[in-house]
Amino acid sequence: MPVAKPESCDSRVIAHIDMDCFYVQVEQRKQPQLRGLPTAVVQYNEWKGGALIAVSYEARKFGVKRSMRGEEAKEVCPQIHLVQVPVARGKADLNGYRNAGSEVVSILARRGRCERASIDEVYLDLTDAAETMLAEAPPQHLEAIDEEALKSHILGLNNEDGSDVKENVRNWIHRCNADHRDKLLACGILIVAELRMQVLKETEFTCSAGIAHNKMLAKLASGMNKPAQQTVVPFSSVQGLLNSLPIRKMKQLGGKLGMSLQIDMGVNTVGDLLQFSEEKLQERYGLNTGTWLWNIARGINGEAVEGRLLPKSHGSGKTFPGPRALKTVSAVQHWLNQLCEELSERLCSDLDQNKRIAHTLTLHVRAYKSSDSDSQKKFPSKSCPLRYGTAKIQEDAFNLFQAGLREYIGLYGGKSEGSHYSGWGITSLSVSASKIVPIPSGTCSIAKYFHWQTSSHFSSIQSPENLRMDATHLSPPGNESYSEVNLPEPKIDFSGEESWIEDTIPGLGLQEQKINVWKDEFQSRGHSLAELNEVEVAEENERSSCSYIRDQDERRREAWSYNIDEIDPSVIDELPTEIQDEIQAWLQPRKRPNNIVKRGSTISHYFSPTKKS
DNA sequence: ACGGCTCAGACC
DNA sequence: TGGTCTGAG
Repeated sequence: MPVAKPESCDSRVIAHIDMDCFYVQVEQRKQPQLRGLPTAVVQYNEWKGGALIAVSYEARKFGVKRSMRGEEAKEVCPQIHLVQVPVARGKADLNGYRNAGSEVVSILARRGRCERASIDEVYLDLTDAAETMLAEAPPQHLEAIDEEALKSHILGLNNEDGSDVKENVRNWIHRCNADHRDKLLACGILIVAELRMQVLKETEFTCSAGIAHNKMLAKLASGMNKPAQQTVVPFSSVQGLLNSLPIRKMKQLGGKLGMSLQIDMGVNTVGDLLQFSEEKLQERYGLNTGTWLWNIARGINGEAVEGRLLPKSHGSGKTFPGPRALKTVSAVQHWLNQLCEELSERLCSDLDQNKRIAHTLTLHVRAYKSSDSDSQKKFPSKSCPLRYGTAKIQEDAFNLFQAGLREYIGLYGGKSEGSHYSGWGITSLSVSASKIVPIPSGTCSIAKYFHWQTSSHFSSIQSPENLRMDATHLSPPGNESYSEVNLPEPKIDFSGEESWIEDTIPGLGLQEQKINVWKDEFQSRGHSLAELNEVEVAEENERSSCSYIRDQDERRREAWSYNIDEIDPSVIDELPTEIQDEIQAWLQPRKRPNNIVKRGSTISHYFSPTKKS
């Protein structure tokens, strides 16, 4: 739900930069022969030609649209070039696009506060740059205005018949009788034009931009003239723009809220909102949203541009629609392992490149239960402290899954069905890492950071009883050990930076106490805690997370050495052939299912929290 | 129960 | 808090 924020400054200059069909541009840079041709990026080519996720403007002229199938696109535009999104570990790999987005951000951040809004969009606060320009080199005194700036669209600037459009723009920029706010926007035009040219020069990507006094209007404007153009919203044209703007075009109003405004309140355009008092809107939609709506009807939007160049979370997910739904814990575990591998890799890059550490691991699952009435019951999301290292992330994610599954199955586990699967299917899995904080470089935030470390470094302890093929075998609620996933972590109270770490702390595991002793030792030798954290993380990282080759081997061994032995072969025979094949592949070169002998004693070794490597 | 895969933010 | 929901591209 949107929330109202007071306007911080009477007249800001905000730009919204939107890359044009970004994924297509990234692919065209890789394959320059595709430039200028109708092109689309598709994922999962095997079914009906895959789904389009980005479409070039040349292809759009033929009526090709996003969310079309590759085959449909070929029908309306036979000459279209379809490029597949890269696949890694059986899923779409968007890293190339993420990295390309970062290239752009690093250029755009040069002139002012920059907020990465998505993989291909950023907001810029150019107020300072514009004020500076106005003071030192105001546009009025510039005889030559850049050609790119002259191509800007200025909302509300009426082009009289026969008049030269560029000349009108030049005049608008040069106007010296304009009020301060428009003069600032004029500076914004020049700055953004320059930035866009810089992006093109350094990355070969084109983008479109909106320039206005707040984020909402800038965002609105950037989409009005694409591709490779920029649009300005002078203060005087705001109300005219909003009055006729369909309510759903407004950011945040494209969903249920916008629909409710339309259906319940008869609001069809943003201007229609003006007839309602702030109180009325608050009464219907709550204080925050009500005020927010009242403001946007008037073109007021105080949201600040956050100075943030990096994402706040990383996620890796995959859907398993319809018949492809996962029906065994083993299949789930296989895919969780893939997703966690990707996540771990990205966390590693983030650590290397940005010196940041994530502290929370979350698992999201979508599932259906065919059995009974509560089939629409949601599979609960679960989270736990994030431990670095691919194998650890995989282990923790799997534990989260089991905890969720037990809740999901609830009391209707259908115990009578024996080893048969009990009627659930997983249609979507995703793991994400959040609470990402920079490794402190100075001493100021050590205490806080250290608190994080101690509460996240060691977490769930698993027992072998949890690792079963079938959910019907899950132990009954109450005495199962994976509830420990959600147990509160022991925390150390730091009263300040000089806080001392005790040698022995009640409630801490042996391992944690050992570490704390080690930390003391380290500190007593004159090192700062910040240094220690870096060392610790670096070591952990080097050992298990970033050495992919060795790690992979190790992980396979680990992941499968405990529960293959527990698979009932009769269960495998009843699975869909696709999954059977998968399992057969995993089992090799281990035993064939027929030869499986019950033998579960090595499990505790693999899940011991003291396990190293 | 095909629109996949990500992200952010608000609410309680 | 953690978990759910909404909304965006």
